[in-house]
Amino acid sequence: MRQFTEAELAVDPVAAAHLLLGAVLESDRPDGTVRVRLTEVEAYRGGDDPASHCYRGKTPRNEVMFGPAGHLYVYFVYGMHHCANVVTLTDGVPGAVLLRAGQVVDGEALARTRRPAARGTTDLARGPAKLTGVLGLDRADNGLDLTDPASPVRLLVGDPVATEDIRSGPRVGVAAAVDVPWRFWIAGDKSVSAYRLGGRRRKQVRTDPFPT
DNA sequence: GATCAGATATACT
DNA sequence: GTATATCTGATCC
Repeated sequence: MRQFTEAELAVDPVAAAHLLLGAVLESDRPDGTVRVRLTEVEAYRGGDDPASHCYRGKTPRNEVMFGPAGHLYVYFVYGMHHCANVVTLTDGVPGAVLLRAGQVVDGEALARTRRPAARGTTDLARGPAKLTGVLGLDRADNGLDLTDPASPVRLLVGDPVATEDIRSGPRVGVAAAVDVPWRFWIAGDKSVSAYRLGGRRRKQVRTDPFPT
């Protein structure tokens, strides 16, 4: 299995999202190797995309998205989870593809020890933070070059997915740009995560402070 | 299936 | 200082 090249990924995030479906992400750690075949991704285009972390310009968190394609962008959300993206487009132009879900194709035993709460095999990486969980990724891995053979985390070209097997729809959990169908997944795959509406979660408001 | 609490880095005022 | 976040796991239908 060969690795992706920077040139292949230096394209629009929507095009890169198609390329990444069926691709394999491999992580080598001291405790072993886990490989995941990607089944669900989302495109984020910086600058003109209000849902992108880059919409309001460069910050210390998002700066790798402004760098060369093929690097890993990992960030921490909701006070307890990590999400991973593959940087696309050229140096200076921000863009990324969020890795939402996949199937563990190698190292399942190790993946299970990293995610003991997972119910079945398909649930191991069924969601963005679950995916980073089984691969053992955190912010220390932010900026890794996935196209470098020496990198502990690498992106491999998988068996191609037929265009007619790809479905698209609105992105999960984003409040902005709901009308843009930039979530892509492999039709019928069991590891595709459940759709949840974006937007602010309604805060629990107590309407009756003195219940009877 | 639906709903909810959880905990904190980050960016903005 | 404050609001928000590319979510998960537990729990209730």
